Amino acid sequence: MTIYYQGHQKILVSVDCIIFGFEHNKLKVLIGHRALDPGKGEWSLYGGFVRNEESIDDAADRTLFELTGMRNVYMRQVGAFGSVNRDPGERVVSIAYYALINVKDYDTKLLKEHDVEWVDIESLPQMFSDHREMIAKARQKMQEKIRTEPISFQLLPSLFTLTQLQRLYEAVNGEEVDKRNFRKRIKEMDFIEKTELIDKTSSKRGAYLYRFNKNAFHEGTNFKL
Amino acid sequence: MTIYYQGHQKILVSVDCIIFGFEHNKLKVLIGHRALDPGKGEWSLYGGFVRNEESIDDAADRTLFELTGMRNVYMRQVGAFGSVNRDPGERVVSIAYYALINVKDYDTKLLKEHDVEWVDIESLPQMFSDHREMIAKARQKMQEKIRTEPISFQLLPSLFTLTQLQRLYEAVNGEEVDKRNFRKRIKEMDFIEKTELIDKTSSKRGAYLYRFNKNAFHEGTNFKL
DNA sequence: CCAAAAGTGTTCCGTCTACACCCATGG
DNA sequence: CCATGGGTGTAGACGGAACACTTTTGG
Repeated sequence: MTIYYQGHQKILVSVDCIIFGFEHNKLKVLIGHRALDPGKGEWSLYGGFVRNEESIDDAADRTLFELTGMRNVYMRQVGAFGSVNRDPGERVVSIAYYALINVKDYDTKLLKEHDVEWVDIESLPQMFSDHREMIAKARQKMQEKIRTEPISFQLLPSLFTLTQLQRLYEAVNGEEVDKRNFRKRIKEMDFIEKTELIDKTSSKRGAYLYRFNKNAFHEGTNFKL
Repeated sequence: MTIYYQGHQKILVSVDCIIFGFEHNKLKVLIGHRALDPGKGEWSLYGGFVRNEESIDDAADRTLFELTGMRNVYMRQVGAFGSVNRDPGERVVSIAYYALINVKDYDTKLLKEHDVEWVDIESLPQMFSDHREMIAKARQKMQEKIRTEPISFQLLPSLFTLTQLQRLYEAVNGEEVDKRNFRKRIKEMDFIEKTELIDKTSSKRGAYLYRFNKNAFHEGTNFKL
């Protein structure tokens, strides 16, 4: 079987996860400290090596599961990073993935257990290897995606207020938007449904809670924000 | 050195090149026949394995050079493809890159020498492994890019007519555009310069030749087509 | 002289943007 | 009773889309 490609060098292949969350009106990334030398203790993405019997997508899912205990999370590939010396330990080609999760779904015990923290994407520390580049590229891809596909709901609770949704867009795109114009656009999307429930945690008056109805959203529905 | 990551499986990593060209008003891809079993003779992208001492980008440049003899070609990563059984010979993770070249710069002798052909992207044959998916994704990425960055000139001779440029956009985007609206937009871009030269190969009257002045194009110039 | 491609402006419509005031309530 | 966030509509600017005729010249 392996005779076909004899003589070629094999390389360690890893996946690194850029896990986005939204909290206190800020876009955050879940990062921790590297457990191994070289670079032990440096800020780092959570990653893992790709095994022979799993696809790279499966490796990313498995790695995310190890860290968060979550499955069926929205994940997309960012790209492959393959400078020769990107990892000082050994040649490693790494494939970056970004994931969107609802911060509230993440068990706080796990934060300490894995020594990871939610860090504001606007104030990232220095990081191991090319991990900051990975985050920058992941953010850029996510920004493009969020303008044309309804992925924002992955970052919010299933019930959310319009202000929350607006703050999320503002955090992702890095600029404020007009409240009335924003709500006008939302109103035209019938897959964002107003409920009769009211959230009073963030104001005295209370704000209606909305939900995303993914059945009402048909692929091909046009979506622009 | 290698002690750090002991016990993890190494994998063959390859690059595959999607080489785009533009000819007879059609967007084309340069593909050939696979030289090795398994799959010998099937239509296939041109690729190569990544060596330990080169980055993945360098591997892609080298592979393109082997096939075309060209350097400094516009190339961008498409992404990593890593299903377990994507290659029936052995586990291979492949990173796809697309390249844009001017068909006229490609030596026709090399076509036969490497047994490759320019094939219309609208009528691709069945291909080895996931190569059609790679092409589809590459095309999609290239489409997005060509709308916001002046990369179309990579596919044309250094002097070109506005009709040629328009046909290129139409081929890439798969839909016709209005001639006057197109030319109006071009006129506003002062980095697309009209010369006094006239091309008479495609009409009796003759059409002015234009050139792309990359010095006049500053990063951050807004560009929309 | 005619077929075939080159070249050229204006109008209309829809979309995006800017903008300010009243409402409900808890403390 | 007031501070705080929630909720609502309109007018003007701008950009994109539709649209038809004249010019040149080789054969």
